[in-house]
Amino acid sequence: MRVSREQVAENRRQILEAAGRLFRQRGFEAVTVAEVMKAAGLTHGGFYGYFASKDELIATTLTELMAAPDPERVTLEAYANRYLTSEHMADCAGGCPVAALGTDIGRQSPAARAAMTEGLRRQIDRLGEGAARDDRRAARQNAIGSWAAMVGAMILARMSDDPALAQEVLKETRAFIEKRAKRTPGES
Amino acid sequence: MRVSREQVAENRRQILEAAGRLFRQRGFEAVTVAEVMKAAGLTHGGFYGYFASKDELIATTLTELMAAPDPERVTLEAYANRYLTSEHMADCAGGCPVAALGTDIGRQSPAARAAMTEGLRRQIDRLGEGAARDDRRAARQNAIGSWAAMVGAMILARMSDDPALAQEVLKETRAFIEKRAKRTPGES
DNA sequence: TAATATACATGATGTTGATCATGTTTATGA
DNA sequence: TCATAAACATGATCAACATCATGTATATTA
Repeated sequence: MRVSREQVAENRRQILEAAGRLFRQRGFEAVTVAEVMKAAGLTHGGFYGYFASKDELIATTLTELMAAPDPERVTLEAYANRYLTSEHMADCAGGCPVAALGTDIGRQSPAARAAMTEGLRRQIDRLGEGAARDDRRAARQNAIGSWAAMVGAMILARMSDDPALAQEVLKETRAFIEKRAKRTPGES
Repeated sequence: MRVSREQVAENRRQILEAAGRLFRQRGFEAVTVAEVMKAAGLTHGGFYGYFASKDELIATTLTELMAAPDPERVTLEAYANRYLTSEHMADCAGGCPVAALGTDIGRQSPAARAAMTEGLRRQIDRLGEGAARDDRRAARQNAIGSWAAMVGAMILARMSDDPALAQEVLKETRAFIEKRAKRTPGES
């Protein structure tokens, strides 16, 4: 039951997409290789034709997830306002990989960590881009602090079993970042 | 081979401490009941005399970890400066439970989430305490935003396989928070 | 001190899940 | 068109683990 070249590429895409969603939803350990394959419309047997191990699947999935670049150049505040929403909070499977899996990354393979580190670098650069040429340093600091706040806020909000508290965290962190970004220039 | 009443209490303490360290170090799923018991100086068999299940151990451990209150009243900046350090970054097993396990909490039992939510509430209150009576709202916002930034920064730093980048994240987030806190009064 | 119940060690059990082995079908290249 | 090898389905294997069952020694208490 061989399959066409394009079908293979498509299958690989499906596997990685399914893995991306399942891992973000339920975590690396809780998701089964067989489950991923089923979600991709295949059976477990074929898996090792695509990846050497579950670890390799994890690393490849993370690389894929972190690669997707937002091409549009947005301001920090605009980005934060899209990030810190109820929709994003509800959509763990389709949302930010760091907010979904962050605390597990340190326990994964070197390849997985490398993918995330690369993504972190890119994200800091991107978020710092909007700034004037003369305060690059402040812009980078804003990018880092704001990105940390976004990630932390989403994790805290998702942790909470009280929706009101979760909303408060998102909203106040939004305001925190916005205020902060306005006063970028000239700080010690 | 019965054991004295105090020994039982001591054993329970040891189990919870071992669990707290192991979970933070390696995550909930990767840690084995037998491992926890061994680290507590016992064998796996006795476990179910203390807890009904691994899930119950997780919930109880988190409750315990989140209960520990810093009695000292510190400023936000002081707290952040203790939190965002290389030492804390290296000491995952003994450090902040949110930074170690945050993204896994949403996948745990209701009891576990409740414990974390309670801890989050307490933490926000504590960090907001230092403020003057007249800008409670701003103080609370600062507490939330800063706490989110701390948690996020620690997670990002631990994620990175590049020590320099990790240090930068810690340092810049420290500065980001400090800046913010200095100019609290009179905001929209 | 004797009787009892308890805490724990040792040793199952049953399931789950990663990974491998094999056979069948069919795209591909000659 | 044919031979070949790739993809994948089905069906092992093998180990890890949560949880349970049982026996034993000893703290407790009457």
